[in-house]
Amino acid sequence: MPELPEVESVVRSLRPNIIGKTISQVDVFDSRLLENSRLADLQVVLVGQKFSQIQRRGKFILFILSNGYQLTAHLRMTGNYLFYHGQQPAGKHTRMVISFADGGQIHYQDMRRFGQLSLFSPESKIEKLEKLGPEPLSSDYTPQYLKNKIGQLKAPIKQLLLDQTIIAGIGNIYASEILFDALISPFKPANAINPAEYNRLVQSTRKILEKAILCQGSTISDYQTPEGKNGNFQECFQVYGRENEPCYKCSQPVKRVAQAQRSTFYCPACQEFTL
DNA sequence: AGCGGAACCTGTCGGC
DNA sequence: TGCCGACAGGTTCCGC
Repeated sequence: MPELPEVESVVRSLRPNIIGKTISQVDVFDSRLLENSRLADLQVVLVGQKFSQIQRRGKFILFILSNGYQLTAHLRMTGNYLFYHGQQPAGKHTRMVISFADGGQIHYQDMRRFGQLSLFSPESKIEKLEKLGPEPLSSDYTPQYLKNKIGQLKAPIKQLLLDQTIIAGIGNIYASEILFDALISPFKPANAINPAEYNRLVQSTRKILEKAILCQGSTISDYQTPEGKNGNFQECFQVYGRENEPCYKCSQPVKRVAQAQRSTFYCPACQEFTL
């Protein structure tokens, strides 16, 4: 489910519902969720406090507490946070429930159990956040930055777009969509990308991600916003999931190939591989 | 340094 | 109907 637009949608939707509310109870049903703490510690830190801020960094959700502690949450493949105004029974895949004094609840559900939650004290250095590259929608993400960062590398551009230390937040769906929009072959080595292409890559990244956020992300199978609504950006996919269907630009069939063990969708004609 | 492959889990879908 | 393999929005680790 979760690339930058989906995580951003979760954060925006949770924010007005939980900021400033007092946490009354924390229940965890799968200890694998907790990466660096035990349930008892989590309860001691959270209960009686409030969430003062919720932010996104890359694909991480940052819950900031009124006592200065921080939770970092990663949804991995199937994690999701749902908000309920009242009590709700835990479902089959519910791994954690946070209850508020006013009766509301957050349910974290995660079918595949890959998602993680970490607890950090106020002074902690959070290395996994510090390793992340710039936000693609920030002014730090420029053609010049990209060229400096990857212009010497010969790895295919598709793989580099998925590297969170280069750019934070792009995943498998949006990498294919961005490269199609930029008319760049997913196989092109970064060191063969010319200045005009770096410009297009940055423009297309912003365009696709901003549009996907407006659509509240993409729902393929299980992603929903915390209010239980589906995203809509899947209706705007140009290539992802469209193997053998006609390209919207040139009518040639869209192709799917495995790249670094992930599916890449592209139009061989519009994104011709040239050096 | 960098690459491919496996691992972590569970569910769904298509083919035989 | 049933079994089996492939595949799924992500990341990390291991060996070459």
